[in-house]
Amino acid sequence: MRQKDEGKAQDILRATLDEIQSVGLAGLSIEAVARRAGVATGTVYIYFKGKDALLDALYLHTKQTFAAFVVRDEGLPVRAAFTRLAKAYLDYIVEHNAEIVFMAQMANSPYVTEETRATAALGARPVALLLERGKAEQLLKDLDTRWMMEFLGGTARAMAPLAAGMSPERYAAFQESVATLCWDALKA
Amino acid sequence: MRQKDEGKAQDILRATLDEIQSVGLAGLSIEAVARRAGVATGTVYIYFKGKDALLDALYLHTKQTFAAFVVRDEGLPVRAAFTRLAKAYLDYIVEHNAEIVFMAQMANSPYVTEETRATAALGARPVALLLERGKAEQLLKDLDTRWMMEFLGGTARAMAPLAAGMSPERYAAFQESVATLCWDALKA
Amino acid sequence: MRQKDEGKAQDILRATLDEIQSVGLAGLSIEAVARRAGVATGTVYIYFKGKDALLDALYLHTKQTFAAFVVRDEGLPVRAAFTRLAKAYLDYIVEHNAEIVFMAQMANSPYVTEETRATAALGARPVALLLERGKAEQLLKDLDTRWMMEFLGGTARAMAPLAAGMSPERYAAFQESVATLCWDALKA
Amino acid sequence: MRQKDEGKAQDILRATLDEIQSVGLAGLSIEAVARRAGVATGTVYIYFKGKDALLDALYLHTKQTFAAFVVRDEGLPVRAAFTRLAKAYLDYIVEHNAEIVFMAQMANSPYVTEETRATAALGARPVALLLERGKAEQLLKDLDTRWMMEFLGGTARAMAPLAAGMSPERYAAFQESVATLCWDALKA
DNA sequence: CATGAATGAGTTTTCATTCAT
DNA sequence: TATGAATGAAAACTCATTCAT
Repeated sequence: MRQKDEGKAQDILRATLDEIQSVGLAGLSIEAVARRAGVATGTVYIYFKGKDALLDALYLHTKQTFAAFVVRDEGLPVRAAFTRLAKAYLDYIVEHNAEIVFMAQMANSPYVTEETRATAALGARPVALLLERGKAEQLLKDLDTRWMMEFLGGTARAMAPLAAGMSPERYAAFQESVATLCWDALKA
Repeated sequence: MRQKDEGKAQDILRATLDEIQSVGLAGLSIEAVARRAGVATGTVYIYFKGKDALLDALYLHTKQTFAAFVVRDEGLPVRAAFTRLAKAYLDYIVEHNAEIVFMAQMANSPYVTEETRATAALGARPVALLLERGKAEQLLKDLDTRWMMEFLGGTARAMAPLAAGMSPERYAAFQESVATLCWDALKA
Repeated sequence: MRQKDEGKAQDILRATLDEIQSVGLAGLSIEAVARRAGVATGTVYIYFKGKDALLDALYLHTKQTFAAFVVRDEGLPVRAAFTRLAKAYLDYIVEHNAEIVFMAQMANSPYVTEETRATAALGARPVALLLERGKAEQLLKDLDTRWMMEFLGGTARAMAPLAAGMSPERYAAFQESVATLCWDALKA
Repeated sequence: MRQKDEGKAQDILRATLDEIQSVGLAGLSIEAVARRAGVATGTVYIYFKGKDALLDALYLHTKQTFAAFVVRDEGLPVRAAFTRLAKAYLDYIVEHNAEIVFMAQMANSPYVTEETRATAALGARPVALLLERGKAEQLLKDLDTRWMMEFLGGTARAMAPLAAGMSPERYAAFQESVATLCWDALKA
């Protein structure tokens, strides 16, 4: 027998993501996902219990991949870590448009279970810690932490579409502007 | 369409909005919309050509209502107009959660026609003009205007959920913080 | 088929029986059978050509086991042999509920081949002979033999559920009642 | 609009019954039912929530129709009522083969809800009352009532197939034999 | 032989849309 | 116009069977 191949689950998740980007969450069909992933319809159901479970799993996976991409605790001083974080945010968002579109569509969908939402939230801990360090050092405004995190995510999401097609140089400058803008907004 | 009861078209639009908030765009069914609006399924088709047309119309309607709510050209100086604008954004988003969810879901959906997208964009002109005035007066950073608009919208959207359940006093303070934060971010 | 482990074929037949009792013939799936038998899905196909063949084999097996259980030609006089038979019927049915359920479900299903039906019928010969002996000796009513056999089977099947949970003593009395009842019904 | 037509629900129930008779419960498909009933697939779902609900409803309907057919309280003396009942049983079973096959298949299926089973059981009350009257008048053996009812049903079911193709005269005689047989079995 | 992942045809079920009333 | 039953195409999901290991 073929051993249950974790790579195949990945293929299916990837295909789901791409399919959503091209037809939207509302237009998503399992058959199209299977075709794109190069497997039979039934195979999707071997790896995921159903459409809901597939989307839930994809959400979690995406959130976690995102967290792994963005967070890197290098013991930098607050300002430097903050800038690094803001740039990483932007990098991710620019390079992973499909994921961003997906997360936006899912954010208010009833597909995501509470459990997944909770687990996904854990990935953001390091960001919260950084912000709290900044507040403790009186470098940042004394605002609610969740607050500031939403602000960073929202800003990055809002900015990313504008980076489309920029040359590397312009992009570097853009990235710098956004990081500064975020810092200016939150600094004490 | 719509000969008789203009209110009925409104009911259907409203019901669509509420339904999307509770089941998501992907879970939307015309029958559920009709039930929620208190009309028969077929009646929806008297007022709107089909599902796509309904969503397209709702998108346009929502965008325009939003623009009307937020924009008010009172000839204020830049800083005051900016603060007014930021607060109005927040007010709208807090009071119109269903609309926000809807717009987020539609943003990357193939439901909206190009024409509607273009028409909807017109509503944002006054905001662009304000920002350009700010740049001309060297009060604001010299950044791309579309850019800054995305930033304002993204920030407001990010902040709004945090206002849930606040007392009027706390909300006023919160609103002030957000307005300041936006200004700080964009000021020269 | 079956080279190696004859016991495995038995396990599969048994598992099929139990599965049908719990989910019905219509709800039967090979995967569930395999799981219950403790083998892999594919293994079922090593011992049986397919689902139909499995059910057909099970039907034959069940009928034959039943016949072997019930029939014992000990040269008893008619009345005694009759009573023994009636009691054995009841014993079988009470102890083999799953088999009874299965036979009932199969009776009007298109799963059983004509050949199997014919072979299965042979097992009932001794019962027919006993009844004919009774008629020849004018102890029993002169009714059609197939008739009387259906009557005995139907009665036993109808009575069996009532024996559930009886104490050994009550069960012995019950058995006696049923045997008498059958005899009274058929006696000349 | 077409008014929801109770006749259509009847058509669907009838079609289900016929379909089961020809392909068995395990081979039943909603599409085939719809085709046989002369409606679209989706229409079945207007009248019945799903396959399970359809079968459950059919079971109840069949049981109740059966009870209405068989039971007729005419204040006859026990023996006469008993004979009438036995003959009616047989008539029903002979004329409603599809229903009998269906009830046999359903008896041990997990399709029938407990509620339906309970409701269906009510239809048999009059039969129980007759038997109890017979016991009170010492005409019948003092056996458990449920017991005797199972016996009558089981016997009739067992006998009915034998009546297939009989001439009216032979059938009348057959009916008489069965009634006598039942009475002999249960009489004190 | 044994396994169980993979297949894809077939089934159930949903739902946008139509249409008789 | 308004209704909601009816339609049927499309989607979700199941499962008998195959086959690489």
